[in-house]
Amino acid sequence: MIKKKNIECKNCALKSSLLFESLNEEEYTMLNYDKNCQIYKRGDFIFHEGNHAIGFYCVNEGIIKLYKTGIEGREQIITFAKEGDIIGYRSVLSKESFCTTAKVISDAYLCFIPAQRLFKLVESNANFSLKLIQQACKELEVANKYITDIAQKTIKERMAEVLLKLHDEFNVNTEGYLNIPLTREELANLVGTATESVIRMLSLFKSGGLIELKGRKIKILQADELKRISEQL
Amino acid sequence: MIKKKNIECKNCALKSSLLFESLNEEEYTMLNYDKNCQIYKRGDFIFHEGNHAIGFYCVNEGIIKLYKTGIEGREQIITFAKEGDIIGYRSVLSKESFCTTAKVISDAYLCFIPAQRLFKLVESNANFSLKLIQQACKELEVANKYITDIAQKTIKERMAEVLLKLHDEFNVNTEGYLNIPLTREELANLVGTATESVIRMLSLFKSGGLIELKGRKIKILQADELKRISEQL
DNA sequence: CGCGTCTTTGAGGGTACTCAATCGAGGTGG
DNA sequence: CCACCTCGATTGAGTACCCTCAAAGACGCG
Repeated sequence: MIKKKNIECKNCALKSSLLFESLNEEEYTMLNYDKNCQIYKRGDFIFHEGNHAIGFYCVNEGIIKLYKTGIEGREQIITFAKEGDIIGYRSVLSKESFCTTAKVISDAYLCFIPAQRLFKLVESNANFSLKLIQQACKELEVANKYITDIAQKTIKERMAEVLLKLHDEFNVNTEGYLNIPLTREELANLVGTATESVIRMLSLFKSGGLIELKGRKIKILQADELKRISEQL
Repeated sequence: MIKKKNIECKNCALKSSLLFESLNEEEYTMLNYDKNCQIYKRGDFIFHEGNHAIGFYCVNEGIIKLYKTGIEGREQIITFAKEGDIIGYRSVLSKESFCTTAKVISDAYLCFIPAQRLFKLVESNANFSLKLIQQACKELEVANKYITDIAQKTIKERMAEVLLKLHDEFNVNTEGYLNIPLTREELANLVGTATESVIRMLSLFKSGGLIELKGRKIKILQADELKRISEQL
């Protein structure tokens, strides 16, 4: 984990997707003073489930996966975090240990902000609090949708949905491939199935002309058809 | 829905599980002034998924189920709310429509509080904001656990887990039966399976001496064994 | 007592999992 | 440069789990 010169929060292009935009001059200064930014490589851990949360992280660059470890060490990916997202804040605020593990998928640059600073911001800035609550509520809504999907949909439907979700969230590169490199196993841990099932579904979609595969790279060819499948029509 | 004389929030024994305890005299007065309390009967709806959220509810008495409606109208129960819980606040804060439907399981008494009041409290009382964020974060943690369970555990394991969870949350009456009346279908919608599968699991547990059944009433006889099953040991 | 609703049981089948073997790509060392 | 190794991806076979459908039984209510 290499350390890198901190970017001024005030000048950060992201401002964490507008979460921090309501901060005043002094709050920016303090946030900037307390933080600690680092470069992480694919495979690096940001934090581990069960560990004590002494602060949270703001993602400036890269992709992080957040997962829970279930039975026999099987990972269940809960969500991804990318530039502008903050992670670990929940565990800080609820004063409990991290309930997920955060691991780097694409090389990343993250700023660590100690717990105390977060509490102070909540205390001093009502607008910030509101944004934070709204963030948590949004995540909760997504989680509830996820629960319903996993409980009610087939693997095929969920696979189609996941591909579309990845497209929405990470878009495609110049060649048209999804901008997130996932192993088949990671896809399986996201959909909530076995690796082999993911492979079978992908090759089914491929043979149907819905997607194109090139190693780990996935190109969506017929989004409308995937959508139809994901909604079991 | 019968209207009932409002209880003074300040004198409410619950104070919503300490969420409102940080309010000052004036805030209590305003909260009290704005609210509107009603009695609801089993089967009544509190709010519907998709409807616009103009306020939230504080449960004074009774049990509410919160569910999402999935494919072909199948319900997925997300959680229950009981005395001291607040419901619908997420949709109010994220300014979106309700993402679940709330329906009464056991006759209830709820106080409705308009959205504006909630926003004002968040704005004026940092301590209240923090409590609210913590509440959302707790719920998020539970939801993430739920996702992992549904994705990785078998019906049998989840069934055992649900029974223990219900015991934790609602305890038992004087006869030792779980204090929540659920139909087999509701149990299925909670576990995320078919009604018939729930029945088979219950009768399996019964024949193994783990539980006792009397209509809808369930008595847990061997919690330790259920725990072992739920953890796939 | 009759009706409707909920519950229970059985049979059959499909989905998706596990296990095992093969294939392929990337990296390493001789 | 190529053999080798390892890890991930793929494919196939067999099977377990759990769903669906159908029918009968139990319970509560008017």
